[in-house]
Amino acid sequence: MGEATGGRPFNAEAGTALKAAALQLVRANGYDNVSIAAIAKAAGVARQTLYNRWATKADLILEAVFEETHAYAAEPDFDTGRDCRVLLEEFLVNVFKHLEIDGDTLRALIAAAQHDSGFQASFHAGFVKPRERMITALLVRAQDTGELPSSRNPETISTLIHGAFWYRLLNKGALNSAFAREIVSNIFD
Amino acid sequence: MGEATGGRPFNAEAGTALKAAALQLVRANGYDNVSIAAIAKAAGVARQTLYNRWATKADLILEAVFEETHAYAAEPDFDTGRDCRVLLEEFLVNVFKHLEIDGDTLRALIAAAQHDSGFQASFHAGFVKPRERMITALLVRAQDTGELPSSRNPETISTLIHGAFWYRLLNKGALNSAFAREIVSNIFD
DNA sequence: GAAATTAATAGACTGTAGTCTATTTTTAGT
DNA sequence: ACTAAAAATAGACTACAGTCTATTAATTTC
Repeated sequence: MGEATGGRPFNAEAGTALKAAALQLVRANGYDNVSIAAIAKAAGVARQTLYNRWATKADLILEAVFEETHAYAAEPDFDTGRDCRVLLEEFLVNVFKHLEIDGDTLRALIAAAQHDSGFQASFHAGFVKPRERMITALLVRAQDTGELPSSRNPETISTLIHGAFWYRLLNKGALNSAFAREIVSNIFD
Repeated sequence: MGEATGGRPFNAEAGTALKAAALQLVRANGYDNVSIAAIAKAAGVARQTLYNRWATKADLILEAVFEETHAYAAEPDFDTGRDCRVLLEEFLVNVFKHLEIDGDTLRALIAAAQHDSGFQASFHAGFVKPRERMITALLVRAQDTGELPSSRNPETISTLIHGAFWYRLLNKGALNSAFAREIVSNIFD
C-alpha cells in the first residue's frame, strides 16, 4: 500500500535551490525578514513547490542549517587520550563558533518550535536530543576516568550545560570561549 | 517638558479589563489561539485602545502574567536560619508550580522575545534578570555559609540553573519537585 | 500510445498583527 | 464658553503564513 507507481518525480534541483536560497537570505536578512514568497522567488520556483517538501518555513530552514551543522558539532573524539574536560571545552567552543553564524537563526527556530508542536517534535528529535546525548556520553566517560565525581548525574549536568547556553543564546548574552571555560570549570572543579 | 496638561485621561477600567480578559483567554485557549481582536472584544473595548497602552500582544500578556507572579517567585527569606540548598529547592519548586499554570504562556513570551528586540529588552529587564539575581544572591550567601565551594562562580551557577529550567520548559520536559532536587543536589554535592 | 499518478505552477482565499487615519469624547486651563 | 490636548472608537490598509483549487507537465505501467 502507498507504493508510488508512476507520477512526475521530484525536481531535485528545486529542493537544493530552495535550501540554498533560504540559507543565504536568512543569514543576510534574518529569519523574520524573509518571507516564504521571497525564498521561492529567489529559488526560481513556485511557492507551493516549497510546501510540497516542507510543512513550514521552520522545517525548511532547519534542514538548510542542519546540513551545515555537522561540521561544527561533530562528536568529540574520545580516542585522543585527552581529558574529558578539554574535550568538553573544545566541543562548546565549536558550538559557539557556529552560533556566531547561525545563532540568530537558531533563536528563531527555537521560537518557531514554541508555536508548532509538530516542528517542535522534529527539531527536538533531529537536532536537540542528539546534541544532548553527546554531552551526556562525554560526562559518563568523565565519571569512568574519575574526572567527574560519581555522585553527579550526567543527564542532569548535560541539561545544566545545554540550558546555560540556550539561556545565553535566547537572552543574547555572550557565547565565547571564556563562557565555555567558565562552564567547564564550574562543572569539574 | 512633556508635562501633560489637559487631555482625556486613561480609562483605568479599560486597562484592567484588558489584562483580565487577556489572562483568562490565554490560559484557557493558549497564547497563539487568542487574537488581539478577541481580547479587545472580551474586554469591551476598541482594539486601538489596547495598542494605546501596550506596543504588542506580548507586552500586554507579560504585564498580566507578571502581576500574578510575585506570589510565586518571592525572594527567598534568608532569615529563617535554614540551609541555602533548602531555600533554593523551595524556590525552584515554587517557580515550577507557577509554570504548571503559566508555563505555556511563558514559552510563548520567550518565543515572542525572539522576534521583537524591544520586547526582549523589557522582558529581560523586568522579568528574567531579577530572577537571575535572586538565585545569584542566594548562591553568594551559600558560599558565605560554606555550603558552596568558593571555587564556584555564583553567576555562572545561576546561569546553569536558570538555563536548565528554560531548557526543560522550552523542550516540554518535566518540571517537578524531583527535577528541583536533582538540580540542587548536582550543584551542592 | 493511453491511462493513471504525482509534481509544478498560478493564483484565489483566510486569518492575524500591527499601522494609520478620521472622528468623537473627555478633560484642564484660560 | 472656548481652546488645546489627548483618549476612545471605527474601520481601512499592508504584509505574511498557510490552505485550497484548477491546470499543466513529466513519469511509469499496461
